[in-house]
Amino acid sequence: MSHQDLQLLSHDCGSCPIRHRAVCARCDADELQQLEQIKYYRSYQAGQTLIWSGDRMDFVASVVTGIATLTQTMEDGRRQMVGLLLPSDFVGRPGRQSAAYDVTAATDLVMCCFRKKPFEELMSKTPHVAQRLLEMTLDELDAAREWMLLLGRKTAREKIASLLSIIARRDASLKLRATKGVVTFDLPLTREEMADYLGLTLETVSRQMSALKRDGVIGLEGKRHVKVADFDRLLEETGDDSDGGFLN
Amino acid sequence: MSHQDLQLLSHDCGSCPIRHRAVCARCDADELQQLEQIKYYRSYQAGQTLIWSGDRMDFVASVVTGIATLTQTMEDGRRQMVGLLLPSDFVGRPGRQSAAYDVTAATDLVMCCFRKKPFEELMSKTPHVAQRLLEMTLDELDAAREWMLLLGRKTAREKIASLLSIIARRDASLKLRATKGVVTFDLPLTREEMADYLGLTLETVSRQMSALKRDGVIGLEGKRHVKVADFDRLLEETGDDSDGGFLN
DNA sequence: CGTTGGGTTGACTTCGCTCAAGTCACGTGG
DNA sequence: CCACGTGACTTGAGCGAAGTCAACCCAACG
Repeated sequence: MSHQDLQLLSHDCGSCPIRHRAVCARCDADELQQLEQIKYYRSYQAGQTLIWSGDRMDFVASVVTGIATLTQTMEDGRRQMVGLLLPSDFVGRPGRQSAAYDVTAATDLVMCCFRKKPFEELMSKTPHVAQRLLEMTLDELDAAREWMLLLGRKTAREKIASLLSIIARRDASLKLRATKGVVTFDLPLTREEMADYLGLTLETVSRQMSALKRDGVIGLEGKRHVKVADFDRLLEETGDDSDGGFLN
Repeated sequence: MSHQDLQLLSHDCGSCPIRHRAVCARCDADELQQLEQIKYYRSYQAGQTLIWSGDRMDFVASVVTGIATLTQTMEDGRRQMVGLLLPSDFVGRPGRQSAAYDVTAATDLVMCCFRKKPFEELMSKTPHVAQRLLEMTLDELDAAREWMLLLGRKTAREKIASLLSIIARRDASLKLRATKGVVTFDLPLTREEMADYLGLTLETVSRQMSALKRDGVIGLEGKRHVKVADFDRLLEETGDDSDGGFLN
């Protein structure tokens, strides 16, 4: 890890863009101050692998800006993405000393890191961090289960449509735009990363992207910029229940 | 829900078989007593669906004995299992009012249920339940990610071998037998349930079971009883890293 | 202006799915 | 006891969706 990667200037938590969504969301002023003590920022460039599976981990972290991926690799090289981390998502597991997955920057990335030991102590002493982490972990588990349905039972076309709608939705939620009318967004993933997400080959991803374009479901400007004229049409292609039953 | 299904006699938590592994594992005497106040047992027969996705849920619960499954179903009937719940596993999500998945008894089943409202209050007032639930949820998330690798990248044969080794391992951990020498166990799932777990059809499951038998990896007595002479051989067939790197 | 990395497309193969028939163990009623 | 139905499972034949291998495009970059 070179020194250029370290940004030692910590921003004030009060002005943090993920303040209200990250592990620290429920913290009071006092807890926040304790977190300030043990936090530091780190930046990575797109493509960089921050953590290798099996590495000793002496910190946990939140994604501040950018996108990271969690992947598992088999000996023969087959790869499966098992997590897509967006701003406010949490990396690392309190109480575990080595990483279980590779963590890679899909885009340029800024992380807010906490030294693990003091973070664990803080967690055991004050309830708000642990409470929030539980919520976030339960959300991730739900997302993982949706993902399992996708991997186990959806066709290639449905997989692509699902991924596009997931990215569109999250993109909208970051930018607070409604998903009505024409939706446009940039793919933060290469075709190969999309394939690793979906349990496909990159050729199949490419073919199905072309097919969705040919059928007028999506428009493509360049390889990465996607235009969705009729979002409901895209949703139909996902195979999911049309009345996207959002529970709580 | 008929009256025969209710077993109103609560056992003492002290003699509970899952006392040291369930959400209540970290509880002190006082917390345990509070839990006793709000708990009740319920039994179900194999095949019964306890909860339908979308149902209002006024309780959360632990599996005491038996096995339950979580499944998702698409409109056209495609099904994917997304959770396999063993004794001590937790069902339901505090803070959510409706179920996200179908929950079905794979075998006869006894659940220790807690009324949701008081359980949530207990969670917010005392730390030990929430702490334990966080641990358990993180474990489930790890399991879900293994499962995603299986669904996305493994061959049918590897999927079957993986499932068999998972069941063998868990069976051993319940019975405290070492996984050395000849391992034998009963499949708690039908071929169709195995298929729903693995993202396959039941025909493919059946064919691959026959193939593993033909190749001497497993022995079958009847349809459900499995005999594994060489467990390492089975592990090779899973496609996983041979040095089953168990982290913590 | 050649190289490189990401992406597309085509030809062919193959693994797992579909559809269909058949086996086996078990229970039930005549 | 036997005939019958039933449900879980097995096996075969044929097919098709996605994988493999290979050629090619194109934009960026040194």
